[in-house]
Amino acid sequence: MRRAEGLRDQLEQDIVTGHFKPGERLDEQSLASRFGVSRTPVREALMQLASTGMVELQPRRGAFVASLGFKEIIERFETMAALEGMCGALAARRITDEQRSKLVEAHEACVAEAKDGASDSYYYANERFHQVIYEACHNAYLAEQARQLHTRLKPYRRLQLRARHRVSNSLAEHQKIVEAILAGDSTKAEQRLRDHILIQGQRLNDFISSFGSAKVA
Amino acid sequence: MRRAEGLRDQLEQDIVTGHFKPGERLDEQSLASRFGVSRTPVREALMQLASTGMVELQPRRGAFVASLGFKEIIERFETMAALEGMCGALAARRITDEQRSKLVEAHEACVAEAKDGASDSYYYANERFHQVIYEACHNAYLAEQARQLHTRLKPYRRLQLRARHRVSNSLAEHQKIVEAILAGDSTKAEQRLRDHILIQGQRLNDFISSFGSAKVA
DNA sequence: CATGCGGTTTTTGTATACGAAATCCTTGAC
DNA sequence: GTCAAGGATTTCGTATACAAAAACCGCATG
Repeated sequence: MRRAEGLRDQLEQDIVTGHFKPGERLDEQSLASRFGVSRTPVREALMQLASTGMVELQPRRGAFVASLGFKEIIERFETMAALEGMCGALAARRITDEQRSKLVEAHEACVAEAKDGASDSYYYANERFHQVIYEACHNAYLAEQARQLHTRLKPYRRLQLRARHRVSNSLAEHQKIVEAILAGDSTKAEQRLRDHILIQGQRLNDFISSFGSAKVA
Repeated sequence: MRRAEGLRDQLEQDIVTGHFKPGERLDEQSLASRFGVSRTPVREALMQLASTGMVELQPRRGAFVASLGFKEIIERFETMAALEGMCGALAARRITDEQRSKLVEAHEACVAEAKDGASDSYYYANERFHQVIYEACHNAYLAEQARQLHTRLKPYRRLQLRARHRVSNSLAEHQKIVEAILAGDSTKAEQRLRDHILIQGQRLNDFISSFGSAKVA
């Protein structure tokens, strides 16, 4: 057997898609037989996922799909706001001509998807939009950190998109972000990108509160 | 044998203190016998260190002490500036009375150590100063991310402290940061803390340039 | 003298084995 | 009927074994 790397991605996918639910226990032996490998590579994959916060490892107890409480989710949105804000600030100063085109294209794709009303397809266009900004900041490490949090918060982002008028408001925010970056205004780009993320946390808060539960996705 | 957790910290210490030098290859078998354990816990420790960026794992090639080039170091300082800036902004709004006292104490300890002229002891006081701010931001996740980068950049921070007038300038920056946080001015706190970090990158740049080498510590 | 090739050796990645800790389940006492 | 104690069982953490890939080395060759 020669494939521990893929194991991690497979498990991550199963968690993000909800195949394994938050709080669920991940038995090493079960996963091993499920993937046709021994426990060793499974343990390695679990440890990697633990380092990204996807699973929680309790010593001598086992691995559990991390279920973030409301507080933990907000904390991550705040952290992401800091990272994305810096991405925006740097992107405004460093974006290349080619990336300018990509940014506009990605934004227009978001507008197009939003018209169709399907929040899922909007989500993917939105994801691409942020990826372009990550690239444009020309800081591979910062981009990677932002990307990781982005992935980790994926289930919660999708949730808040269903709040009333959230998509149209999100689009308006994107518009202002694009303008700031293209104008090379790093201060405005940072402020707007940061607020864009923090607002998502706020809307998620509203969304969760309206159902009276802190454990979601 | 029942101690894989400690292995990670021991290895980390050996890397930060320079016992294992950047670029050096870390043989699993050697480490195993060195610590009196088998390869399994060593591999787990190496993977954990890889997730924090302390070591680089090349598939089928082995583990190497990560040697950051100049570009990679600057990238991390920029990312850290984003995280610390957010820490400062949040701390200005959320710091408790007890933490206010701690902050002032930590700052005064820095002043005291700076008088003695020993940049090493100043470094530790400086470390504590930042730890207090991490706590005061009341965001455990953000604090942990900042702490990790802080540890990772430790060797480079120490280096730039030796630049001319760096310690006294650093102190002046701390003073302004404390004032902003105590005044509850999140905007100023963020700006000053961010600049404080970015300046470190700049000074490190100067320091490295004056020796004509991009690989340090 | 540099260089490419083949075999040997080292080292990683995975599988399996084993001891220890935690959980579960039975059983007995109150 | 409830609850606690003790052993059986499960599962984690580590050690060891083995297969495969890469590094190493000597030798021959241009």
